[in-house]
Amino acid sequence: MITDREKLVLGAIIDHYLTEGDTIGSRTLVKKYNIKYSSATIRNVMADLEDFGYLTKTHTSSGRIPTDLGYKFYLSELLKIDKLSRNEMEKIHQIYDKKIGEFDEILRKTSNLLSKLTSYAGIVLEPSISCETIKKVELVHVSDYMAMAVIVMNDATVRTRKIYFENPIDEIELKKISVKLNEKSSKGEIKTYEIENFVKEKGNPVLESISNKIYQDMEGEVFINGASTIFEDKTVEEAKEALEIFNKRKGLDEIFKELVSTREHKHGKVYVVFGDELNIEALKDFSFVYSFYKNGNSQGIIGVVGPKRMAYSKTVSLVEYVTKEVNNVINISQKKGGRDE
Amino acid sequence: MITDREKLVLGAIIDHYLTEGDTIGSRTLVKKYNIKYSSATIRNVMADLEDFGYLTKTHTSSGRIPTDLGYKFYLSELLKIDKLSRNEMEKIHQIYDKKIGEFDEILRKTSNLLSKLTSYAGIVLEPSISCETIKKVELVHVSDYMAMAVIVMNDATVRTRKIYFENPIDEIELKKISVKLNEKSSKGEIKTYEIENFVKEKGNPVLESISNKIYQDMEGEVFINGASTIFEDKTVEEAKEALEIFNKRKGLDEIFKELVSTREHKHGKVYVVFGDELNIEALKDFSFVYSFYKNGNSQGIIGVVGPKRMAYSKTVSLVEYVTKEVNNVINISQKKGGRDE
DNA sequence: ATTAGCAATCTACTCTAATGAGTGCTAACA
DNA sequence: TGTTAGCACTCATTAGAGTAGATTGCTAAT
Repeated sequence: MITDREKLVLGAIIDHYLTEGDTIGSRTLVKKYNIKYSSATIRNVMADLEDFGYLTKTHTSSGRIPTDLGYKFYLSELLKIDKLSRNEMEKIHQIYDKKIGEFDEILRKTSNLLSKLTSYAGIVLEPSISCETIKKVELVHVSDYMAMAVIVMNDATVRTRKIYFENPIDEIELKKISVKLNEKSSKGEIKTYEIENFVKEKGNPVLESISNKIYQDMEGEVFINGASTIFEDKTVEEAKEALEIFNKRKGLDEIFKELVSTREHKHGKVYVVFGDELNIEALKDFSFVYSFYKNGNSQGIIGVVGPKRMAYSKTVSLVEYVTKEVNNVINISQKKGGRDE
Repeated sequence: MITDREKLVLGAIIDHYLTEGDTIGSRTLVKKYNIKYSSATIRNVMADLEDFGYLTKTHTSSGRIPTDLGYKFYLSELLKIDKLSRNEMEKIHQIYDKKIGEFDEILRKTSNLLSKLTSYAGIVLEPSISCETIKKVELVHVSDYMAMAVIVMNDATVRTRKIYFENPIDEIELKKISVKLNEKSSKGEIKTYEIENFVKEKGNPVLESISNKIYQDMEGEVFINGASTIFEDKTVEEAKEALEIFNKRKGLDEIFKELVSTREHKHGKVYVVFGDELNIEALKDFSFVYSFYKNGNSQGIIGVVGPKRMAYSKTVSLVEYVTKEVNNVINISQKKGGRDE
């Protein structure tokens, strides 16, 4: 389908583009990569690769850069993942070795770590808990018009929600509601999507509003670090638009949700997605490198967002290793935190 | 000290700089602002103003732009605050008229509103509660190694904190601790800074760690909107640095805290501070326009961050009016939410 | 006190020419 | 038949020169 020589040339061109961000011509390529053919031969190979749709030119007499297709081919066939040095692995490991147990602290740190290591934006999504089970819901009386709901999951994660009442509810009454809410869950476990029906059937408007509030917006937090690195060879205009998506509370969340629902994913694998594939104009020059971590029976996302022109071999290996570490650390703390289950 | 004619010229130059972002020379100034003197006269005035330190040039034969000193003078003496049109006021008012009661929702909306209205970054700081009193602290058992603390203030605001234990604590034991924690507060009110001592004296390591956790990091949330507008005539490098501060959880928080502690502030007034005055290199081209709102006996901050070259007359009046609205709306909801006190 | 006039200054823009990295094609070569 | 050398042509980038425009500071006139 594609000869070894073509692979060599494509790989070299992409390598050059990745590091220099520029086109490269046949002569320079031969010199830079010590290719044992003449520039004329390489020119022919290049022309072929262009016919395949793997390469393109910026103008008639420029060198070549990869197309998206060429990029994809590179990522799936040519990319050899960087082996992390023992030193690097050790460093990463140490970070996760120190503290155990604080789940969201781990996620925050991971996001930060990835950003530091890759110099791109590190992103960690707390598992969405739609497939989780609620252990209990406690309502804390704040005022007669407001309560704080503390929702405890079976895997010892927690969410809090503020709940506002139309009509005053005093502490005693709230206690009763709280008991009702937990009636079912204390018997066993309830799926979050069940709570809706479970509470609605009571026909109590207050319960109904509470269950709605609990049910809605159950998405986990998004930890972003180093978002400012997205400037990497972008114009101010481009960066501005992308930034708006990043800073919107739901921006990345929804993108990843979309990704998870429309593509097949396996655990332990690292995926690369180009912004183009997301159909969001502002993100077309970005690339997402991500993987999944498990927490109980739900999964979260660990990854980085950076320029399409990215040090993939390094980034992929880092995301892979960090994800592995996070999985380990969570499992350990899970065993500890969930001993009573 | 400074003649009317000089004021006129200084005002015109700053006006031009504010809108066009460029230098202006004597001849153009005379034409643009219909000044009844000749350009030669204006040149002399300009030279004088330059001696005062109010104006400067970018090169020998450029026009003039204001110096920081000139800017300051303008803001304190020359700026006439824009009167908002009835229409604008009405629009703002409507937003606060709709929903009442959800405190943090109000703040979030305000930040968003300011960003939209001014096209700069809107910033709202939840009141820091160091001067507040705690009404009660409820501990919700999540696992034997973790609890969620719900801290309720007298003014019906709430904070939550996750607390991790070294050694397992079961639900019953946690209940006891919770009761102990609230012993004092149920009798009356306790200042947050008192809780430290109050709990420490028991000599119970668990209580101690809890009180520490509650006490620490009691700063309110920071609501930022439209942070991407900080690109306004900045280079990518500058914007990148500034952005890092904006996105750091504590970045702006600390800046404002510093401001509040080192300057005198009155309620109802709008303040303008240049980034230069904060001694943070990355913010030197930014300007902070802010005011205070009251919530109970603590105060929060409402304002915008934008380029130094900013439409001050508009911005100041907007911040002023929005702050007034927020104060109103909070007071109303306070009465409602705090009826039981 | 104000203004007209003018040389000098500096930026910003346009135009041109030179440079160099490339391509594609053709003909020669092993 | 695959590979290479040679060559005409293309295009982006850069440097330099020249020009137009805006502005200042100064001097002399009003």
